[in-house]
Amino acid sequence: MADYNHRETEQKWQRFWEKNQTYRTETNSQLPKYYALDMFPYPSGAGLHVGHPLGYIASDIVSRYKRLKGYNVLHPMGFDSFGLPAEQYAIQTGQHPAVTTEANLTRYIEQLKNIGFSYDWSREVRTSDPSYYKWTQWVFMELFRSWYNKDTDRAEPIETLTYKFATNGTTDVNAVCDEDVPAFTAAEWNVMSTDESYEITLKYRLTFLADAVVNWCAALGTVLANDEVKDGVSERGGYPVEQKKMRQWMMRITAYADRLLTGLDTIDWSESIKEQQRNWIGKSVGASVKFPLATNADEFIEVFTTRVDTIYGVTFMVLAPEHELVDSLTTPEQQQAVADYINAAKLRSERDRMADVKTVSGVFTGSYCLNPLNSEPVPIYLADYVLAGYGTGAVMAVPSGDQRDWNFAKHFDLPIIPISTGQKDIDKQADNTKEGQYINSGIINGMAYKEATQTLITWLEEKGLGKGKINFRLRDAVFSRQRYWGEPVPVYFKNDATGKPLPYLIDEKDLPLELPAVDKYLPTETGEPPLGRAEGWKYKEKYDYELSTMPGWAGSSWYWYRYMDPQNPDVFASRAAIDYWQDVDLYIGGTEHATGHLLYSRFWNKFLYDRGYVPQDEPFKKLINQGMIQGRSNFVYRLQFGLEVTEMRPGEVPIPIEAVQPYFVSRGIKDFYNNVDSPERREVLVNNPTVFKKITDDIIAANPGKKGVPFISYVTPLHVDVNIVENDELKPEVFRISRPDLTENAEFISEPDGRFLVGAEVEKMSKSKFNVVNPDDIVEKYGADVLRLYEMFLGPLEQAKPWNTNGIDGVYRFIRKFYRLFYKDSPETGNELIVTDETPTAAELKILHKTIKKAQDDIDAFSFNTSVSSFMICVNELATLKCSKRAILQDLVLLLSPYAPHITEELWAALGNEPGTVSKATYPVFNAKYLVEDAFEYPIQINGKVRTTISFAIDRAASEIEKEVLADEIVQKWLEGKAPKKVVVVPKRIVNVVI
RNA sequence: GCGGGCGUGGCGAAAUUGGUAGACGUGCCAGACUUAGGAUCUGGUGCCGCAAGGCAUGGGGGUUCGAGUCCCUCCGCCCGUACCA
Repeated sequence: MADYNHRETEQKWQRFWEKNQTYRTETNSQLPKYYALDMFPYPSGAGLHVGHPLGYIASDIVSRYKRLKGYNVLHPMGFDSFGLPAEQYAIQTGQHPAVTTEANLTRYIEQLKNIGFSYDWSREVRTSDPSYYKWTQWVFMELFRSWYNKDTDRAEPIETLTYKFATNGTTDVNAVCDEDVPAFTAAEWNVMSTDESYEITLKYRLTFLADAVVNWCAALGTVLANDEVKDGVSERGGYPVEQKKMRQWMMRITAYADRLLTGLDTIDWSESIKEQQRNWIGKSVGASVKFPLATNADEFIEVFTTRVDTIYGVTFMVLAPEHELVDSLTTPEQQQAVADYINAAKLRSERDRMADVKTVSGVFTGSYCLNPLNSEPVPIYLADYVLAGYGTGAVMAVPSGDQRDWNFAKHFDLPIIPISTGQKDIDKQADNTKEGQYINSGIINGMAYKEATQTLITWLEEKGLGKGKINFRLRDAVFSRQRYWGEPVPVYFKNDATGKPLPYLIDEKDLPLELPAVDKYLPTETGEPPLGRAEGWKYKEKYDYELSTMPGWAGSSWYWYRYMDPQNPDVFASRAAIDYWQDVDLYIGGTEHATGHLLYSRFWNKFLYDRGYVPQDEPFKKLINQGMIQGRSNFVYRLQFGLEVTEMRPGEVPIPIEAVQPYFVSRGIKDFYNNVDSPERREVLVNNPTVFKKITDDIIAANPGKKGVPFISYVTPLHVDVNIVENDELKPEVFRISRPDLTENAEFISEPDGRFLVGAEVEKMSKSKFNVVNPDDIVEKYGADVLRLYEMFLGPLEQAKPWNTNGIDGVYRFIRKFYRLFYKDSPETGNELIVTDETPTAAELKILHKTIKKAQDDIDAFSFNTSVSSFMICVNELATLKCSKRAILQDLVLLLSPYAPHITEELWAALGNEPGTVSKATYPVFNAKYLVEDAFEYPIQINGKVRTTISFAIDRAASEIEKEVLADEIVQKWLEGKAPKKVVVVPKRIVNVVI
């Protein structure tokens, strides 16, 4: 029979959509807007695998659904096309990254188009396109031209700052700025030279140059942001990363720390991502306290603590080895010990340090400071458990209240002072309780936690020895990368009167500052970034250009606005477009961007909002994280051989030997071979003439001069390409063709039934594991509609799940079954349309409306897997009723069209609608009357008390009296535990039951 | 350690507010048709039992007429994060 031909149909409609620009979206529309966005991909050389489209399919279904529901939907796609891999490839091959990227892009687009997404491709953006990164550079400039006013709690143009300086000096400036800003009067400001005043503003701007301790990755030749470093090595490539002080462009994301935190409460994101961002921002409320030095009470060590209430329990002080006071605090006697410790700490890599958190290490400096509360001397130690980068790099140690301090105190035999009646067993471990009253605690003795904390902070503030303080873990973002393939930073340097170079923005008319050609993609001989090789930049003859480029996250931190107005040459997006599209209603992407892209995007968005460029404070209203689709790797088991010496002593190891040819063994029997100690196995191996005689003979022949009994010592699993395995069965002939290197002369030992089985394991999908499944192959074999339905059917969208094709035939069958509701095979004409114009029965309408309800509810709840199930049920039931009525099928086509756009477009046209318009139709309206004719809810009283209600439906045909009787029967059955399940309800009367 | 999530048949998984647990799909068993196929269709399929019936949502306890769902507790798995003072 002539089945549905997915290849022909899908290609036909994809061409149609492209030619007719079916999914082109207009901005000037009276319809309500809906913006469904996918995290745009980096076009890697490997192409898409079946995991990538998962989220894209979900957002495409929502987009198509919303269109049918009457929304004007913006559903674009683009590419984050700057990035390290293309540059690494350029270094190796000399090929320009733009060329590599272009080739990858072509393949990505082709693969995406194969799946039938309803993207408006005319809105495609690429971050590496000069017409795009012109605006990335512009945002950088705007940040440079802004400062953060803490009083108004927003970013403002730098002119409002200089106005304040000119009128009142620094007195009423409350800004997020560098630590070392000088105080001055308006009069002083007004007589400063241009250079002098400009230099002061540099300390306030939201992008600024700073000597920062950065993550320097020598192998990549660049610095990395905190979120690009994982476990002490670079996220890309896994190269070692060291801490190094360098002059870098930075962004004051810390100015937004609080708003980034509170904004999380206003958006519909998964709790886990929000929590990750909260931890990353790491707000802690506490106090900073100054401990005067014992030798010089005018100098202090400042600490940050969240538990100022424990201050009377301080018995020592710990500084980070990098702390600036270390040299001056170290006494001559301790000089050597301290130097040794610092050296040892430097040698320990970040990794080692994290690996052994248990070991206590530290060294005494020989100096003391004084507890500001009771003037007790406090010995000062160094230890690398204190981090230079957090707080002040110094902690007040309270061994009775903090486990690390406790461990340290035990190790160095320091006193442990109990400070609260709430503390238990502090000779065994620290107790950080906030319960109880304070003891041994001077001015707070007898108080409880809250009062004590307040009392202490007030006291410290009065004495100028401390204050309440909020500390964040979030650091300012390093914005320079010493790489080629990124946006050039639009800055040049000009010396001031003293010969000091000051950064200036290039003229905005010169944007985009295009990436210049270079002869090599490596640093210059003098160690400058690759851009140092460029010739002929406009300002270059007079001044120095900034040679670093922007980090990968720059281009992706505002891209959703460019889709709104992608070709605009004058602004990043027109006011009209932004006012219409506002923000992203649905954003779908992976969790890996939790503390990178998703945080930086919120930061830039808030900045653009402050400066009045965008109307919403948060860019992504709802975020869904699709789960990763893992690969399911297959393994063949190769026998490994040993030679057991004839008289082997206990404990002696068999000598490994090579067989003349590889032997592969099927999964079901591999354990038999793998069990080295099994005497039966050895028996078989040595004596079984049919299979193993040949092996042993071969081995003996291949190992002349070695005496002993050859045996199979174990089996080694080897990855085998999943694409040549079907249902865990491997055809040896196919394997031979695919991997001649492994299988030359190989023997295969199959199951007793003759099949050769392979093992399987779930792993991340990757080329090296031979478990990559290309969506193109699935599309070719089953069709894009089946791929889309199947990926949705696989399980809940947000859950990680392995790819397996076990169920794909079921979906394939469903598509054909659906098709057969419309067509029957006719020997003369091929397929003959069998749709009739008969009036549907109540039963048929019930099936349809049940499905409409379910499909709507499921899309609204993003549970696409169950809605696919409901389509299957619907088609099965209609097939059983042999229902091919237009009134039913037309609506079913619409319900299915978001999921399976190709076949539904085909059938939509076959039903006599204008070809290519299924996406412009109106979604069927659900009507509950077809589901339940009459519904009742009966509150039940048991022993006189209302316990619950029972709900059920009764056929409309029943009379009022019949309903009463039926209700009684149902209640009776319910009491017997046999009540029918179901449904909906209106309170009507109370049934009294006495038990 | 801390934070987030999860635990249901051979497998992927369903189960609105607590209301016949296992929908749907796979797999397996039986049958029909057959141009013999990995097509199509029908029936069966949580476990024990011939059956009646009993037992079942990681283990234990609780609330309730009723618990996969709510509460307590223990066990296990996944993800994120980590000396953050």
